[in-house]
Amino acid sequence: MSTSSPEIPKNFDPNEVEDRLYRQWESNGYFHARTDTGSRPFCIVIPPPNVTGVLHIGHALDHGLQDVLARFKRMQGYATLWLPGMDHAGIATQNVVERELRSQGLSRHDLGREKFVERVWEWKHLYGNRIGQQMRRLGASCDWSRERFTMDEGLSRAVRKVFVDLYDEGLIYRGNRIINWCPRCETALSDIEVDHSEHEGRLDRFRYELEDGSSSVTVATTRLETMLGDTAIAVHPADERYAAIVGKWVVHPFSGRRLQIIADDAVDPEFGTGAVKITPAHDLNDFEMAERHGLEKVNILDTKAQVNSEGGSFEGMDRYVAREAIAGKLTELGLYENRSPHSYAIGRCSRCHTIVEPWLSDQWFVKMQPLAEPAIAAVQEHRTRFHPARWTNYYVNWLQSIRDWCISRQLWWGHRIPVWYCDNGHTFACMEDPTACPECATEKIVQDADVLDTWFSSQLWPFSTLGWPEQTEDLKTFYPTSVLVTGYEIIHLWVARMMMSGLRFMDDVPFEWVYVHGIVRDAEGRKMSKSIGNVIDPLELVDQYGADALRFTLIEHATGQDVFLSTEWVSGSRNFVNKMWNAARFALTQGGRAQVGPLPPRDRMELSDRWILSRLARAVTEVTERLDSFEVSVAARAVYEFIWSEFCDWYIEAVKLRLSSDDTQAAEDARSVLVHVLDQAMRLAHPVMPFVTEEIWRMLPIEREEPTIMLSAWPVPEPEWSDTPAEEDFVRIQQAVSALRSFRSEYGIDPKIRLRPLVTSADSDVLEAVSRDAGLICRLAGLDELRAVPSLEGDAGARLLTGGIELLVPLEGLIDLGAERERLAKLVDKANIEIRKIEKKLDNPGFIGKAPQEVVAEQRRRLGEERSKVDKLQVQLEVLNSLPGPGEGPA
RNA sequence: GGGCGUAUAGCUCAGGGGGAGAGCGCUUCCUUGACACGGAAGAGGUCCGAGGUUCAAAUCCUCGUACGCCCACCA
Repeated sequence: MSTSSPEIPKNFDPNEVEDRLYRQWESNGYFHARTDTGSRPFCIVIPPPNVTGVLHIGHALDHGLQDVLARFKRMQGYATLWLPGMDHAGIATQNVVERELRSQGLSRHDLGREKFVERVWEWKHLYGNRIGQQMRRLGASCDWSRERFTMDEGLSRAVRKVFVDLYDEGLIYRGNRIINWCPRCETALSDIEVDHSEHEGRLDRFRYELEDGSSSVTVATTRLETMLGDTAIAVHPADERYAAIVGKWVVHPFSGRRLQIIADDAVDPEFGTGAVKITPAHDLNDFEMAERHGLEKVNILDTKAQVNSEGGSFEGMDRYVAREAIAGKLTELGLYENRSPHSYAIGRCSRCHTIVEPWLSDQWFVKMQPLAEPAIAAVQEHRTRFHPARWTNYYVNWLQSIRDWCISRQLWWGHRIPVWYCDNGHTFACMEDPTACPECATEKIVQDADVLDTWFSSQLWPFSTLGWPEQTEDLKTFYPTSVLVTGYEIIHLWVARMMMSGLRFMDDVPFEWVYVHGIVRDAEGRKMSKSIGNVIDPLELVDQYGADALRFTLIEHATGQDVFLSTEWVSGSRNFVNKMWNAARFALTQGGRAQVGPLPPRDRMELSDRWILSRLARAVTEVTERLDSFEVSVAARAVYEFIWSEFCDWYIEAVKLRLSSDDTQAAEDARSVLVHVLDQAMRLAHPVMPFVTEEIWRMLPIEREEPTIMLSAWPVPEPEWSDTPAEEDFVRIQQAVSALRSFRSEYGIDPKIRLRPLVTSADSDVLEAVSRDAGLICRLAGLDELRAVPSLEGDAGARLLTGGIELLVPLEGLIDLGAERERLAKLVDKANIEIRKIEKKLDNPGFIGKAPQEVVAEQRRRLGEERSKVDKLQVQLEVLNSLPGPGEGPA
């Protein structure tokens, strides 16, 4: 047997291993999902990252979780598909390419629509696959042969069909309404593309004079410039202050327009002056009021939020320049009254953070309520379930208060709206590009210039990626998908919409489960952002610690709460990876490379073998159950506990003795158990740490049914592995060893001094078991010998009590008697506290009567144990007290 | 204005109706043949507060406090 094996390095080197293994996995087609095996399907579609994006730490968590589930189910024999892909990300991508153009002094208008879109495609082909390459570095087991992009031909067909169907049904309509307008991107935005934040602004007050000159009315506004588009003044119907002037008219000081004073319940008499200026083209409330009262809607801003010709002398000014100019002009006219600080929420474009303007324009909308109702019902009927369940309410509440969705965008990059207008005023939507109007046959037709909101295509992702509207094998096999894994921030943006479209077009929910995870933040709990400069690059962590270490760290902390990532954790995980590596190195260098046979029969097994197999059975059950219920962090910890605290700390130490035994059968049996457990442990750890487990697994001297651990069978415990008596016996050994080590440490006894304690137990079976494994205790606790005796006579030794056994360590002048007395007295105190606690419980008749019998029995057992501990300790104290003082200790 | 989450060891966090846990940090010891990215032994918690349910509450319920997050068209 070789004593060292130079070809296995002491430290695991992830950089050497990861790339090599991943390429093998990919080129051997291990990620490829088959539809012809008859196995049960398991499918996850990736939340498609933006094509402009680079992998950030949030992706690492999201993808890590998906990969854990995919690898787990694949090993369990499911036909597993993890489908990757990317989103064309309309505004974001267009912005990136426009920025690039600008650096060359060009705008998209210089190129024209067609050339610009070509340019974006070029960009996509050049840079669009960065995330795919980065995902490979993390070990993502995606089926790259099925990679999809929302602008692919097939997915575009799906988008078109959905639009046309909804249009024909009347669920898509065109309307002149208030939408959120980004003056920088020059496009409409949906409500959820607007981020709201508190803004320290001001409230301006000014006066409108009544037409008849009799009096005036003062209004308050945070957006003074909108007064250019005022078409009425509103007050509350019950407001006494204004009752006399309701129905009268004021005159606009700049345009001369007449504005009527109207009464409407929507006015809050408590706010400002109780009189509101009404600007229907620039405020949603005002718009609705205008609809009720038939008011004129005057749009005063252009697409860049500059004042248009409706603004008279203010034309051409930016909205904020106009605000000050108007304040000045009103002051000149003596109409301006005052201003006060006022904080309120403003909306910003979620892409470029420009303040959005509520703006009246012609846009396309989807009527949401008829789609939302089935989506609510599906979740209430548990056809789709959320984990954790609390997100159910969030989802339902959002859908219940949903408003129509503005889907048109004034962009060039995206799915063009498949609607045409003819010269004779007809409008139609169709699947194939038309050459003439279907109603009047004129060939003078023009397509709508706008494109669709990016989310219009992403909402179809669970079925468009599987081939819909074609009835493909993939679609039949994998829809509905099994789990959608995502952060909670896009439940409303994306999950709800997929539910609605899936139910409408596939007549079934898109996924059985929605597994919602938290956001990765920095160690202080702040969101990572480029402006704070606290962004952690996952690939730097991979370079430094390895992909397995990063994955383990993120999975271990994926408890449903946000993850406050500290890089120190990653180095801890790296240590764990290395620990596994060295456990394997031990098995191979100390055990040899010859193939092991099957597990030895139980009667040839030692206690430690039966113990580790029993613990393995528990670990397998625990990890499997936890993964099945999405408690991935608990599963990861269970793997960690088993491998480090049980297999490495105890089993490897226990087996060393036998591995080098002269008894070749015993040595071979030990090696067999060692390698088998290692094999199973690697499989358990593989979903979380794919690289190191594969590398180790391939080195193991075992018979393999598959060339890769990826496709090896997920562990299922053999019934005979479970062995409670072995666990109980082994716990006693652990306790004895710990007690002896603790004793030695407490007294600072040199590790080189070999102790020779005596051991006994009131239970003869226990004593027999202990003496059978005395050799193991000696090795682990550094003893010369451990002699089993029927009872411990009152010797001048230190008495250690653990579980069911008693140890007596002869003092032999090693320790201070006074110190030993103190130690024992402390133990007595501690035991007495426990005794009182347990007695109190047992004295309670309610406890005896109502608590389960096992619980009562357990308390009685513990009481007995503590009492006998006190008895024995007191006997020992008396012995010590009867001895001569320090310096006169026994020879 | 609504809704949600979290309060457990110095720090970061798991767990969870019946003996308080991990990692990191700290103290002491150990270069013992897998591993110093390691081993051993320790110190360190009225499990936020107050009520309630229960034989039993750190755990379940209610209220409160603190912090955090999300949603929202108050001019």
